[in-house]
Amino acid sequence: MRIGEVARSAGVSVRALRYYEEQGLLTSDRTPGGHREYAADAVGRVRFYQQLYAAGLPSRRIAELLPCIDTGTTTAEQRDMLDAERARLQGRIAELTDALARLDEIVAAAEARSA
Amino acid sequence: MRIGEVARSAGVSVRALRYYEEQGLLTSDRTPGGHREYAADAVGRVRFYQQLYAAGLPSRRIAELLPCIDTGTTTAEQRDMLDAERARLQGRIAELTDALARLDEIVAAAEARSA
DNA sequence: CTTGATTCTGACGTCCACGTCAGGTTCTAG
DNA sequence: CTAGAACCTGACGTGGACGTCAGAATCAAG
Repeated sequence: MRIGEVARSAGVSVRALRYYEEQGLLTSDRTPGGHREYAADAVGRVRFYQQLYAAGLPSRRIAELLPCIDTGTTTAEQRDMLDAERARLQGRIAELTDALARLDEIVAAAEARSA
Repeated sequence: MRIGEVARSAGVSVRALRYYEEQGLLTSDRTPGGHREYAADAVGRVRFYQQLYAAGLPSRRIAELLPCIDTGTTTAEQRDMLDAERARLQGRIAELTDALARLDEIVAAAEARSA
């Protein structure tokens, strides 16, 4: 697959894909002319990265987790990091849920007035 | 309350409070000498803003919502925005929950290998 | 072989919530 | 009255994930 197709399939920009490669998150072969050629799993990987970005993980952390994602083996340090990220994520979900509740209060109050 | 006390109570920096004022999110009186003097509800407001920031709302949007938060009245446009933000938040919570599940998969796989 | 679409490599620009430094003023305790 | 803490206003710096533009090369179709 070429970069444009991967971008469209994954719903990101071409620039983003080049950026991921810069950060060591995505690899590609090259055509004789130098154009990138992606393996079939590229789209899935990119979608996964987008999830992790949305979860607040920076590229650097994702890169650190890559080996254990790909090989399934982890060092104690990586397991600690995974646990920490898990905890952080759960915290964020709680925060968002709380924020949602407060927005709901506002909506409810507004509807009460307009009704 | 003076700015340092508000900052400590709310768990943010002094700089952040000045920034919120710059963005029209927070008001303050001034002492004759020009120092800021905050009302009692400032801490609560700041905590709320932090929640909304954590939820991904930029200052500009918060500022747009301020009138309906404060007065309880909303225009149709504001209600639409509130609904949109609500939906966005729910979407994000779903994303994070999903990302958490994927991290869990990795942790589980790693533990299986090490066990 | 030509044309138009796609891709390439730099490299600077952007947005946002502040951090940080400079240089000066105000407040408060003793 | 004085020292030190706290505060003031600019204004530039920061980090992250790209956007965007320039100028050139490659690719796929006819």
